[in-house]
Amino acid sequence: MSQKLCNECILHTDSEICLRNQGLESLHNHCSKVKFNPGETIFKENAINAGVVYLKSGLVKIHTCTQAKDRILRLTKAPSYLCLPSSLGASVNRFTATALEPTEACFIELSTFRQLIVENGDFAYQIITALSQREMNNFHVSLNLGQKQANGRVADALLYLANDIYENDSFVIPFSRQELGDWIGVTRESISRILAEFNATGIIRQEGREISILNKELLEQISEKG
DNA sequence: ACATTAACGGAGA
DNA sequence: TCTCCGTTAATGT
Repeated sequence: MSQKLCNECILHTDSEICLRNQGLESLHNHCSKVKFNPGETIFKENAINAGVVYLKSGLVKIHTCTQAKDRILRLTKAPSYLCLPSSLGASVNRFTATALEPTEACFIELSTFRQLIVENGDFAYQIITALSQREMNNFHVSLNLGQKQANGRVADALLYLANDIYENDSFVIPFSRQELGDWIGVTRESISRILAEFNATGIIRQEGREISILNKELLEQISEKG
């Protein structure tokens, strides 16, 4: 991996920042790229932090496996930093990250990342902006789970996958019904029932894990009304 | 309105 | 074979 590639992708940057990082040892000496297949764990909760992880490509779930029940907190799509609050805020991972699709991840030494933040205000600003957006997204998720009924949550999840993850109204759900339930707090039986209901009323077309949203307006209404 | 439980067939290891 | 997955139906809160 060349330094130019790192600067373009990890720093999201322009030549200005590159110039300011002349003093920094080339980034690729502090960075390694790893490929993961679906189902492979990128980092595990209760393990010592391996540093900061940047997602170059792919899709990952952040989840926690304590007390026998899996709980999915969020999906993270590349390009993005993977669960920074867990990496920066604690010496031990508080969550597990598992690839859902073929994924490339770059591991960056924490000291290197810290140096980039300290020396590049605009890079730091980008990070803060990204964290702020996630915070707002968390509010939405909280509202979704707190005051919506199951069909509203399922509708929300489908809209999220279509709008934010795949940017297409037809997509393949990247995990099982069980995991979908773990994500939005609904049992897998209810997921089955609700998807079958949506399918029967013509809101979606469902075939296994393949989903096509046919009536987006109605789906949005269901999501709003809960 | 949902969860829970049970039961079934199918897929995959 | 055993285990996970998706689905349906009956029953309980």
